[in-house]
Amino acid sequence: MNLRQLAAQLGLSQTTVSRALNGYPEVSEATRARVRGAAIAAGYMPNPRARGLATGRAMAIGHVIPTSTSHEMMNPVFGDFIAGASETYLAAGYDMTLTLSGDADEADNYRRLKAKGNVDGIIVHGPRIEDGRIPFLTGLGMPFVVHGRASNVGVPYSWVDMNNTGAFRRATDFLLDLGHRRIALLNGLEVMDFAHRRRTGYLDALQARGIAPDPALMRGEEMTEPYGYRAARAMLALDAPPSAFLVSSLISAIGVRRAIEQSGLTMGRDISVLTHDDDFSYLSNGRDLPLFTATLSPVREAGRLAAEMLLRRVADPALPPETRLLEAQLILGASTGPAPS
Amino acid sequence: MNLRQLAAQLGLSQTTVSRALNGYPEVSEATRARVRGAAIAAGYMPNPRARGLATGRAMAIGHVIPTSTSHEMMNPVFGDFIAGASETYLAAGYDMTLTLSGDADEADNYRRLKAKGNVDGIIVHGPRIEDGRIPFLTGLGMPFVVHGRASNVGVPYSWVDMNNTGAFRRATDFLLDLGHRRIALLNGLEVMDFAHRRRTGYLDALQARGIAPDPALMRGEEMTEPYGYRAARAMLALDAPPSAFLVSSLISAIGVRRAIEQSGLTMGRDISVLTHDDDFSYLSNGRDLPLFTATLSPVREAGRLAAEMLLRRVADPALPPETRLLEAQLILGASTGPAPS
DNA sequence: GAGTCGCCCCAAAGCGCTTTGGACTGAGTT
DNA sequence: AACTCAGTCCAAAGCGCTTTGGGGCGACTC
Repeated sequence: MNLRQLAAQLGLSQTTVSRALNGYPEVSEATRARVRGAAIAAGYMPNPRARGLATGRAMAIGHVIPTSTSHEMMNPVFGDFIAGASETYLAAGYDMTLTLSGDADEADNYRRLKAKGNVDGIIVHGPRIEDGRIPFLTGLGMPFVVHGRASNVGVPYSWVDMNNTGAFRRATDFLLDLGHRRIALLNGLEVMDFAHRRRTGYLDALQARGIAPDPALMRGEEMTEPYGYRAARAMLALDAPPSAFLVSSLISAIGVRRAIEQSGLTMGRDISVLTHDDDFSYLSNGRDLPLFTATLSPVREAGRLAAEMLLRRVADPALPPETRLLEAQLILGASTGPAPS
Repeated sequence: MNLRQLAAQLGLSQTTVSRALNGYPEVSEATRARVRGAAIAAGYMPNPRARGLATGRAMAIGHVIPTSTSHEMMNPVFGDFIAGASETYLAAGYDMTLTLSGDADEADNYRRLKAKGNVDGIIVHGPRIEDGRIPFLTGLGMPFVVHGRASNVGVPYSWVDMNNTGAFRRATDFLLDLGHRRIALLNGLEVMDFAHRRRTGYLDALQARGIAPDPALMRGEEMTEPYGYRAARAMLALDAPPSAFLVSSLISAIGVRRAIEQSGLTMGRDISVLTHDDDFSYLSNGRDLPLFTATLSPVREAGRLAAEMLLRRVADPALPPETRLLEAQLILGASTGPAPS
């Protein structure tokens, strides 16, 4: 069933039917009602390709996910982020298309997306420090919003991010207040901007108390469970082991915990662990009784906000860049305690 | 840059340029080379909407993900599955679109997808027992492949699944061979077909040894970490606690482990744990030294296979349904041992 | 009663591509 | 010399929609 058939069936022109359906004022409410009725009765849906051709709009948003920065890893943040974004798209009648990109052809991917023209805007995932994609996309002239930020990018751009520096400064302060002096940082890959910022927050807090950071206590890798395990295991075996771990992901924190317990120590008593928690739907830290003390920042919410922001920019590309900084909450759990003396 | 401009620039007709680019034999190889050269020089990409309008094909595959069967949970399997599928799509020039559906409007979602016509085929995620979507989609006449299966569906259909029944029968047998008699099953939601099959495998194995299943040792919920924790905790507090846990997901198994250790027991010695492992990229069970004994079935591989199968069906919708059953490997880890006497 | 103005509606021109149905060569056949 | 035929190319229709630029008509003004 297409427009022409529907129009014929109603004894109206295609123009009128189209206008009735799209809410134009040139059509009487009576006709509009009649048209609407017939449309749903016939199960009519306008063909989005034809509509897109005519309007120049695709009614779709593209998400480009680097298949992680180094390996074959699928970023676990991604699932919940798009779950949030998708609510927004659904309400606005937008579709969502996915492109996984294996790093190499990054810029090319975006160029192709633009040339094909089947998305109206792009969400950029996993920004790195000085991420070249951002000036590139600005030059491309396609609306985009970054989930996260990139440092040292000359141009202004739109982003939704959490306050990584602030959260990790506060988390480190919290551990320092508990008397910890040797605090390990198990960060994400530090080419990733969020990891870079977290490290900055951590270093700031140490410096403010005059504590020199120990390179042996700082790592930055992809935030898997095994990474947390191995790193913690190695650090606990040092001559001067840390008394606390600051971890960038709940997933890695689970590995840290495994290492701690395997060493015959008790988390929260012998060794403290404070982790960032992206609030994945399947990996709750416990609502009533959180296992880990954590900096909490729901990634799903970030997805919703980023999608809304992008849709605004698609509607009016001339809008000045918009930014949104989310503050993480510091949630008290059972994994932290005073430094043992 | 569009076809017309490119044709004008080359002094050829649109027809010829189109045919040259699409590999039709009616054009000389010399012209074809010239056209190709000009196209890439100009950065020309055919507009997929226009092409879709003309051909009736969308060159896109739709993935419909029920936002879990009950809650707001995003299925963690999904990320790695599409990472696998996306390789296939990329190579074939297909795009991937995502629709998260909140259960309620399931059928409607598919109908809309069909009516809009911007996908050529659909991957169905998270099939439930007697899933109504399957006969519905068969009726719709849109190619689809199910990731998983649905029991008691009258019609034949295409699927890629792992042998859930076999894997859990074997896993249960393995635990029985170690002398365990009270084996708990922490399953996924049992309206989900995969969970139903796993339970069948578990019950089969028990029955074969004449052991009556104990309802107090069987649960089926969404496979989060807290679920594993709470369920294990409750069961360990029973008068007759289990000596082994059979768990449907590594994520929940992590929770089980937490409960075991919190009870002052040692996993692998006092209590055995055997889990299914979907081989998420961020949650490795350890390659060299697996923590958990597990039935392993890479979900990424399943994604690739399902996508390939779907693309075949899109190319030739008359193809008889195709199915692919993957066997899980049983990986020995440190989490299992003989039943304590 | 002529002119003006809203209100409804329509015909037709695109949007950028593919594909049908030829047309025009020059070489090979008879 | 007329005919066929493969090899190249083209004009134009059509995919299903939106949107421009009117057109008709009753209700107001003056």
